[in-house]
Amino acid sequence: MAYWLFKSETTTWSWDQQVAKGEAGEEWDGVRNYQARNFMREMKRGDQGFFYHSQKDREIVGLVEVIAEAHPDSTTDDPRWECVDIKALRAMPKPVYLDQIKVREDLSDMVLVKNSRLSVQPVTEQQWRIICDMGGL
DNA sequence: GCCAACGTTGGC
DNA sequence: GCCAACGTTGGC
Repeated sequence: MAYWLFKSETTTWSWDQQVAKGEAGEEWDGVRNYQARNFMREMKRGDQGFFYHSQKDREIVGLVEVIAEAHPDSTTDDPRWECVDIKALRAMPKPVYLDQIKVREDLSDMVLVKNSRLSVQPVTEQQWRIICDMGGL
């Protein structure tokens, strides 16, 4: 199983909105970046990911699961863009802030730190474990 | 609100 | 196919 990180601005799509979708989940649509799209194409059903709030909050707030693999993005007719569906699994008992991540030597290779603009990104199993631990899981 | 970093677009 | 110009993202 692979691990990922999904980034969203609270005002566009928040964790609360994701949770409200329940088991049905929701498309991770609106991505218009090739790198991010390519990562979504690699995702398999059952993969897990972090849900990160960018801009104002800058924190990992919860865990999500991929429930549908890449398919056309319903918000555009442009066949280039695809997306996956994800559902909320659980909230982090303690949110993990970007500040906490940035000071850690063992997380300095995270894409979140090195390429902050990429909205969908891979997370290594080691990074996943460390952050789950920091979040009280 | 600013600006650095990055990605995309389009003229040549 | 290069690269300047431009737009967007997101941390600060």
